Amino acid sequence: MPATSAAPRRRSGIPEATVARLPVYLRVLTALAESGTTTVSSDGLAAAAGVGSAKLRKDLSHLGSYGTRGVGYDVEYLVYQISRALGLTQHYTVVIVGVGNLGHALANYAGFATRGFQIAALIDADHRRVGETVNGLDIHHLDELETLVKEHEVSIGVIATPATSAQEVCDRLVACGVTSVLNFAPIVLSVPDSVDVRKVDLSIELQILAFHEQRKATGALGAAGVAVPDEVRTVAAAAT
Amino acid sequence: MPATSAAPRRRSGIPEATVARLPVYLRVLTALAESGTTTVSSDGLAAAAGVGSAKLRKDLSHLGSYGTRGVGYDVEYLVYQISRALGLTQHYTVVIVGVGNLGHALANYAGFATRGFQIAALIDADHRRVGETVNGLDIHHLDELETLVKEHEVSIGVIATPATSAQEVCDRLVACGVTSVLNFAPIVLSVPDSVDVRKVDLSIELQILAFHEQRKATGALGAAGVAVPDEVRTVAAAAT
DNA sequence: ATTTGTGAAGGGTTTCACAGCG
DNA sequence: CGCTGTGAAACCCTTCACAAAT
Repeated sequence: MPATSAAPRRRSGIPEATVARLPVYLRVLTALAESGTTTVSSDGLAAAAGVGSAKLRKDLSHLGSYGTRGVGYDVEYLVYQISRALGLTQHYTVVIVGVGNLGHALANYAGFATRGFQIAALIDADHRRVGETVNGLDIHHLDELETLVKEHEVSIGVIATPATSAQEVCDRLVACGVTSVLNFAPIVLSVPDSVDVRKVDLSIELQILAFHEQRKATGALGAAGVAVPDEVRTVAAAAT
Repeated sequence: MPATSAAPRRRSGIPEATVARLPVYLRVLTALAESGTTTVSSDGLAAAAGVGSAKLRKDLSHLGSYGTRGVGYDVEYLVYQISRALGLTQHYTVVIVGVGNLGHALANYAGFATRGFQIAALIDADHRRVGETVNGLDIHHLDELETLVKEHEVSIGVIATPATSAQEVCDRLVACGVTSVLNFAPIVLSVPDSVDVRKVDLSIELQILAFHEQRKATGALGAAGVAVPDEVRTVAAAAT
């Protein structure tokens, strides 16, 4: 439907919410491809991805018209188109800073390599760990951070340090040109607007779950005063 | 120091987006309290939490009117109110299934205990790990999952297994009454509507960052013509 | 007959800007 | 005067429902 008769004009106007779901579709599609499926309908793909089919179609429509009416989507072709939309046709170099348990888990995670993310280096502040090898990767000392980032043209920094060092590490990453940061430390990082930060925060997720647990619990005990978070405890206690 | 004389009548209509931010405010407020700050304005708190002050005020307004005009918020009181809204005044029991590197990291994470989340058990499928201790917690075998969940009245299950076992573990958790699941395995879990699932997915986060990296790159370098997706190249070439 | 792609409607979230209160 | 709390406007996202395509 572009006004121009020529190319589809896919200017990057993909909504954030859609971008966040594309990796899920990609994963499901990859699994389908491996199981030998060549074609999938929006209903089928949506079910496997855990979203509604209308939403899925809307999402895909932002990339272009890659389905066939009456048939569905070609799995392999969709994989390619989503990969391209996400920028996965290029590859990205990553450093992981902080090689504790979490850092180890990340270094061993296969999902890095399988989507064009290459771990350039593991970095830790503890001299005793320097020289160790995790998953075939050498651990370097924090002093070398700047050198390593520039040498390998790192574009994504993963912070898996304790909260106390996270901001400093982040500052150093940003100072030597890293423009995307994935933060596992439980702290709000401050960065210039030009830098993207995403956070993964166990504690926050648990607290969100707690909120919903609470709602279920208060709703569940049925008969009288339903779902009042405040003084329900009094009522509940009295009822016991 | 309740402001109003009567009960504020907080109907549980807190928007999801707000719920997701409350834990961040809580963390910042806790840090402020520890540093001796007793009062904070919406501007100050918003800056520390990395959001706009209007958004912060809207968020807090959903809990009630706990600020003082012309002054700001009492740090300690706000901590309490947010904790209560999130349901953190009760405490929750958690099992962690899968004690690999990630499971170890989770078991060692201090953030569990500090907000009323108690780890009831670590569970692994590998008999060789059973009997080991991590952070003072015994590792039990997967066979005991149902027993442990019921015995400790577990309400939140954390899945840190490989993707291949995640759905099965999830089914078993749900079957014995767990109603909230935090999933670290790179797979879409299917559960009944009554169960809440939140996922933490490294690979997805990286891909979202990749998308934005790509956008920055294509915008930034004009002439060099490196790594430009598709027909943008035509435009770039024409512009040169 | 089946399934996509999409206007239009509906809901939710953010931002604005200011009234209201301390 | 300063800062909160909030209607109203703007924006974004989801859902609906159907025309268009094969």
